[in-house]
Amino acid sequence: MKIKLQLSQIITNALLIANIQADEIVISDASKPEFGDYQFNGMMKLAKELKQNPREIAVMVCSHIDITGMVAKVEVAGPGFINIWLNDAWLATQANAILEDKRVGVGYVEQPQKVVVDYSGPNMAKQMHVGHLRSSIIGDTLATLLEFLGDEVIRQNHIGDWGTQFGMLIAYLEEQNTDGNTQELKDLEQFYKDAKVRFDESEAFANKAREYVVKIQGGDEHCLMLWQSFINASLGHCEEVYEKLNVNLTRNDVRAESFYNDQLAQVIETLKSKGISTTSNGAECVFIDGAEIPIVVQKSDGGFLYATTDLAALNFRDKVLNADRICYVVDARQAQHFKQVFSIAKQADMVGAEVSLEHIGFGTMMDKSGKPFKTRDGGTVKLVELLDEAVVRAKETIKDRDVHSNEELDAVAKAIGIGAVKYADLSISRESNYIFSWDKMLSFEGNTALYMQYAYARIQSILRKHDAQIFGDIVIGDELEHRLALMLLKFEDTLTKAAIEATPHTITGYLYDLVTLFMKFYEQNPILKGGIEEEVKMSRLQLAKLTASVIAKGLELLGIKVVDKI
RNA sequence: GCACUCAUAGCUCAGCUGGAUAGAGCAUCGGUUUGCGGUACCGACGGUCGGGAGUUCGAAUCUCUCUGAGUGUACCA
Repeated sequence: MKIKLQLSQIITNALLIANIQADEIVISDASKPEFGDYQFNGMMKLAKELKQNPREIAVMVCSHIDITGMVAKVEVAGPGFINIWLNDAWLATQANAILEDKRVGVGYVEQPQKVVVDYSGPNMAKQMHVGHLRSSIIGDTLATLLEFLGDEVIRQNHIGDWGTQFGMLIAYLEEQNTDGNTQELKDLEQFYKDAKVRFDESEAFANKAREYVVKIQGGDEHCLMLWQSFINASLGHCEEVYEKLNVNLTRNDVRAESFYNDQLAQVIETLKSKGISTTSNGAECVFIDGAEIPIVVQKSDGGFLYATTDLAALNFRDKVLNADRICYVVDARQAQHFKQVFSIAKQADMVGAEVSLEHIGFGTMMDKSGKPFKTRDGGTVKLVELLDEAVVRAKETIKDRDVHSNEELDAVAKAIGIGAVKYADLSISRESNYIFSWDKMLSFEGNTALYMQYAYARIQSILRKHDAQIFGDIVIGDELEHRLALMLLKFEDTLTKAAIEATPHTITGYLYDLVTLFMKFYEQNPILKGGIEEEVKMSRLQLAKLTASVIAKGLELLGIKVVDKI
């Protein structure tokens, strides 16, 4: 339900009748319940342009607003705010219409786009660590959300599978004589360290490693085979993490760095021929505007850099994938890099002018003391271990709550533990750094996954207890029911905002408001207690059921599961 | 040095394409016909929105400046 769009049309019509021209009508949520459901604040600005008294023309415009359907009443307040109340019957009708809808009333975008979402991007030489967490889950949520709203999404996992360290790794792999799936590769971090030790202690090994780098780049079959088996094994580890995290990335989404190898020379050619790059100190560089420091696209030894690969990828995404929008879900510290690369790509026409290039940056994960998140001895925290710990901790918090079989307990702990980690991350505005806290994320209180999951389970419990068919319509009987029905219908507007701005925390904030409101409603409006009229009871059951559906759908978009019992 | 980001309640955070008396959660204190799942709900306390100046009917939000913190700064990704 696109409520704001409909309201802006209603206001536009009123302005037309009043013979006032306005380009964009922005409807806001009312800042307080006393001010109605929505408000239109644009009259002051319009009045200024018309050089008229804002209150007077607001009153005049109000008299033209259609109050026969959606809108129940309007009111002019303060210097010229127009406050809008929606009609109870209209809300009830809309809510009833989506009771059986799998999309809980969410429509599709009017103009679907082809969107590339580049996220996760682990390095194949290393085990996935907490640094990959945010990219993976924010990116996955964005991809899922856009897809749900009707865009065509192309996921791209730009894995780091190329570079000098791979010579060392495959030389070591060969020496260990593993096929890439054995114990030796279980812990990539350790494998890398061992290889490094070997590299430092043996001159012969070091030479071989260097030789192998040249050989892979030259297309040597033996070395490429070793490299491929290493990449496969490493990717296998990533897939385990994706599985645990409930992140939808498959091998089909992998478009590795190495994929662009044969396009890099062309990138340089293009830049040269268009006069965008110049040679400086032996390296091929692009000087942007007044910046003193250039972007090096080709080293003096002929090698390419990550800016070159990113340009090739941008070119590919525009010219081959035909993307309308390209989103890079990458650490905020790379803002400058993307700004430069985007600018070069547009200038060189590697990406059409109309394509939207967006760096979806995010902040760093911190520990309690506000320093980057590390293990006690200062190492990086492995993602697998973090997720396993989350499940163990989740189990601890719920084990005495309800009767569960061991299997149920495991499933519930998994849903709650993983959900807690993801929700904690997604609920913070993505550009700021965030402080990681087990206690906070696994709390039943506040804006946490568990609070949402608990609310869902509570509603399921009510429905189980009712244990009969629910028939009849939602009828709005009081202020709380009015607000709850409206909140449920606001789901689409919320998702739209989150999709445009690429802000998952918009969704968590909404879910939290919804659940808080439901708890209030539930506290004040008994559902199954004695003495409730059948019609009222059914209406409240429907509201409860619909609330559960929206919670479940919202969490599903975030890649978080719900459970019937906690 | 230059560039970018951030600064909101004791703590963790919303709000930022200018709108009405700046909102939550935690913590603290108090309350709720023994409760349809009370790990809930209600209330109280708590703010010079880092300082200062400007733009205007109106600024946490836009501009400038200062302070403090962080990040990035040509052949790593």
